[in-house]
Amino acid sequence: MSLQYDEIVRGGLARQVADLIRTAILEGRLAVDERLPTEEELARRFAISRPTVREALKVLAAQNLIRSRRGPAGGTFVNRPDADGAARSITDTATLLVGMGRFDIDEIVTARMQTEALCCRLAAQNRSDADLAAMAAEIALQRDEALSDEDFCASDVRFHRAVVQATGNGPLQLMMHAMIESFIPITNMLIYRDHERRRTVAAHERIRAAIAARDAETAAQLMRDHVEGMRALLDQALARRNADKPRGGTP
Amino acid sequence: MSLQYDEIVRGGLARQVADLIRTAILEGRLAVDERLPTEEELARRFAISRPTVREALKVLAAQNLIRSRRGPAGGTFVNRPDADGAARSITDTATLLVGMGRFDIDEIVTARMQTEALCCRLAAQNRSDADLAAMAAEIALQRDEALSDEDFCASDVRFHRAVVQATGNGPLQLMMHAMIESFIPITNMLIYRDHERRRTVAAHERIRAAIAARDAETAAQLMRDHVEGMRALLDQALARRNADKPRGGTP
DNA sequence: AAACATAAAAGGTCTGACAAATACAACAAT
DNA sequence: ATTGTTGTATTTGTCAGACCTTTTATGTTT
Repeated sequence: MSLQYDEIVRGGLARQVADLIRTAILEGRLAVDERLPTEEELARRFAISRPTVREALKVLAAQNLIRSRRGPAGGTFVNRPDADGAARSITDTATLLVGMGRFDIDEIVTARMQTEALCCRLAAQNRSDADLAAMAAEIALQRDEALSDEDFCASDVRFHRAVVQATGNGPLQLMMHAMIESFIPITNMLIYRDHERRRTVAAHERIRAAIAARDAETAAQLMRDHVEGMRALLDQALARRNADKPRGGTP
Repeated sequence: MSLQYDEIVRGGLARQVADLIRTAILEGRLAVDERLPTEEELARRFAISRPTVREALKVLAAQNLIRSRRGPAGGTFVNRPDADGAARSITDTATLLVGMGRFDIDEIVTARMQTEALCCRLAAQNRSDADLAAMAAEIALQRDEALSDEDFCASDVRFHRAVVQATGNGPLQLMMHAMIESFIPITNMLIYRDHERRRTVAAHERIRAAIAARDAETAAQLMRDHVEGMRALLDQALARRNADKPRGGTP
């Protein structure tokens, strides 16, 4: 006859309260930028202590759902979910997985090759002049032979992001930025020699030209070839690394 | 002359400590499943109070970096980053953005259409017999006319997930699961009538057959058509909804 | 050997207080 | 009259110490 009122609550008080508030936010019962009651008031309403309220709020703050400020006009406010913050959060998660070696290099390269080719197709359809200019700017930068390896890699990332940006598709940008950024720690293992730099820049320029000409299939094929070339470089780099440290995992 | 020693530390003590521990985990200085000192011990080492330590740990727990257990053999442990947890985290973030109406329905449909077509191609190349069986199982379920709308939608999601699964590509699965799941609240607005259900199931079956036959291009084209059909249904549903509530946003 | 009771360890919570930041009002000086 | 200063109230941030709850190890009893 017991309706199992126990065991339907999972976790401690802090977690329960955090879940309650999170649900309220997600269901729109708490509007964006709305101010929550003070911590003391929350403690009284939930009949728990203030430290427990604070633990709950810290959890929500860690998930970018709320923010807190001190002072008379301070308090706790509901955050507006913004694409940038979400992208950062997703990128962090993906970077962690990649960094811990939960994915094969090979499948990452495949995923990037295919998805970026797709972005090329959409970019060829939807690119604006500003998008083309952004790509051209990075290409110009990459032609500077005095550029450090770090800066070259950074510019490479920005070029690929510019291609994604040119698709004009928000959800796609969200996912692709995470995919590209999470790959950085791995591409940073590469050392681009002059020869490879020239090849890379030439590939970028061909891709930009195809996108400018709205030639979707050529752009996609060029991107596939470009990333496939990176796979070869990565294999060499990994081979060198394994030669140095024969039994090295991915520490 | 002041070297600006202030203002280089952002946030309170709890945040600083959380950042320290997070960095230690991400850099591998704390191994997976390693046990951290007790909260009391941490408080002593950082020269802060236990409540503050707990706030820091709550933040890390919210990010799935650590877990805590009570008891003599309990304590705080470093979590192994798993794909499932990451997928859930990414899905939550994406769902929030979609739910708050930060994306157009149209661009979401486009993104899904293109990326799922891509998955179809890869699935046709890499699918195992188990993958095909999973798709067939959902199709069989969807043929049951007694299925509730809820269950039909759930099975629809599982079918699309099965296609993604068949690509065998981890990073792609991670991104696509988020894309598919975040779309659920929107597809749930649809009410499938018998006619539309039969069309949907027929499309699923054609896609499965093409993947089984390893016919990548046909499978991709079928998926594009299938999702494009959903766009039409969604437009109708949105039109109906706007007719009911002429000035309704996306609450 | 198995079942049960006991104690210790660790996270979870509570209470009450003080510290620090900040908006706003009142006031003083130019 | 405008500007700078000071005070004050409010709210989050931190602290200290205590007690509660859960979990496990240990030892006792049958």
